[in-house]
Amino acid sequence: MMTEARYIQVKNYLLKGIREHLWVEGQRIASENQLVKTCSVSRMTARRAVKELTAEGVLISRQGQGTFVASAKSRSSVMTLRNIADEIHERDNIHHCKILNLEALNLKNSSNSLLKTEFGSNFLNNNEQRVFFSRIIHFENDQPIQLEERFVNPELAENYLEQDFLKFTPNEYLMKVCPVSEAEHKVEAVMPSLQQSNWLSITTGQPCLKISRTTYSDDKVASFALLYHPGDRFQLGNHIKIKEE
Amino acid sequence: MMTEARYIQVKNYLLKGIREHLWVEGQRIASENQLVKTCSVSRMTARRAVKELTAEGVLISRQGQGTFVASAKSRSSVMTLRNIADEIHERDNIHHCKILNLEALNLKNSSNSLLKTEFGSNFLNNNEQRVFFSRIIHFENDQPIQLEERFVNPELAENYLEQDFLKFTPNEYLMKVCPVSEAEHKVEAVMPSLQQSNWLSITTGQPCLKISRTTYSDDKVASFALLYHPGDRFQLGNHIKIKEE
DNA sequence: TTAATTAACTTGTATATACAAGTTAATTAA
DNA sequence: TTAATTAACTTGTATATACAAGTTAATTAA
Repeated sequence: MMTEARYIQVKNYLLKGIREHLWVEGQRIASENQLVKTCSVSRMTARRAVKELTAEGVLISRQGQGTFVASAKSRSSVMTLRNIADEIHERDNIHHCKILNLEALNLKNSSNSLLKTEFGSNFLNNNEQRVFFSRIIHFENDQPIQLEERFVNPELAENYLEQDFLKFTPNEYLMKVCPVSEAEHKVEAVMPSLQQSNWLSITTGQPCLKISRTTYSDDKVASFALLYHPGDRFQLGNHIKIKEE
Repeated sequence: MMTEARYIQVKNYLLKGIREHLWVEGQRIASENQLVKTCSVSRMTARRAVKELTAEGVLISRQGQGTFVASAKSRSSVMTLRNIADEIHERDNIHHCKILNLEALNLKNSSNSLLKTEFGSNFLNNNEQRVFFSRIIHFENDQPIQLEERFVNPELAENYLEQDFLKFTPNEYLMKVCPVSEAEHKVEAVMPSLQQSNWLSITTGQPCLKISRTTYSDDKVASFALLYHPGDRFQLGNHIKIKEE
């Protein structure tokens, strides 16, 4: 067996110490200079081990004070949200979509209060009264799998309405033209409206998994999307390695 | 204004280059030694900038070949899954729970095929025929918010049945006794059974958000949990900063 | 012509060193 | 006694240097 890199050895030394309660939650661990001595490595190597464990959420470093064992709750696991087209292709299935709407909405006339709170006063400048809107159904092998209702800030993607979304998804286009700096997600179980049931070919009584996603670019709302998925045909999911040892 | 650290300056130089299509998706960026020259920093500083951007999913490094701009899809966003008790406390509400079941199940006699595939032949050794089971309802201010059905590997948490889950949640206990190395999640929208509707006080016709979570410890299944939430009372969600610039 | 070697690159690991910047507790001066 | 200073720690940033290990293309030998 190959010997592990020394910074990995230091990481394992620290993880073992935490596992065996040598250091417990919230407590200060050995300082970098102490690790230099006990592990016989340079400070930069000890530091690398500590730094990677802080990146993994196991430790927390505070300048001037020391490095501490993070609380278990801050080690909570994460879940990746992916592009629907990528997901479908990864299952070796065929993705295509149908465009129901692609237009500019007038915010002044709009009765959609949700939309106003998302974009309204805070993010659009006063001259801009429009918001772009698209409604697309995504299919996996001819079965509808996602209804995508998307509102787009015209200031950040001025040519949105001219795009051909049969070639690439709105998500892919927006990733290109306005790099996302922040995102906000909400996942819910809801009952679809009659209209939505028809679009998604949902059996009566079946629920929907609804994902609401707001993306920000330069502190402005770039896009606000509502993604509906038939409950009996779609599941969010993934496998995550929490930390390597 | 304070001047930024030099490794931040190099990161910004790289991000700007990507934003302005100096380097596009999949293309090789300047090598570390080239960055040393153009940015007038040491290789370790250039390397730090590159390393942080690979950790953020913006770049991908390949030993011997170079560093490349990651594809937009691999920059997909993540979502944090949290402990229900922490979530409730953070909303300044009161969490309590009701224990419906806490027992050992015999796998031989069990008719639950799902359970067998989760734990069955692969993970439990041949002598162990039991699996621990708990069914708990979590309340937020006296309103049921989660039904937790959990199956636990007796080899990894032998004292599970003796714990007082009115004091801490099963999740908190398991985090302590067997550190999780990997986790697998599935999120679905489902209709609750009549029994589940009663337990969670769900209005007829309302769906459930169901989270299935399998955790691994040392390549063994530590726990398999089914978490049901009333659709009209619960939403998964969070706000995530994708990268700082 | 073909296969093996070599040279020139790339990123990865590791060390020694230096100083900046923040925190804490002991010491010193008013 | 109280306030200010200092010393001793901590993590954070930055450099120069060395060699390991992997990749690629040019060179060399069969």
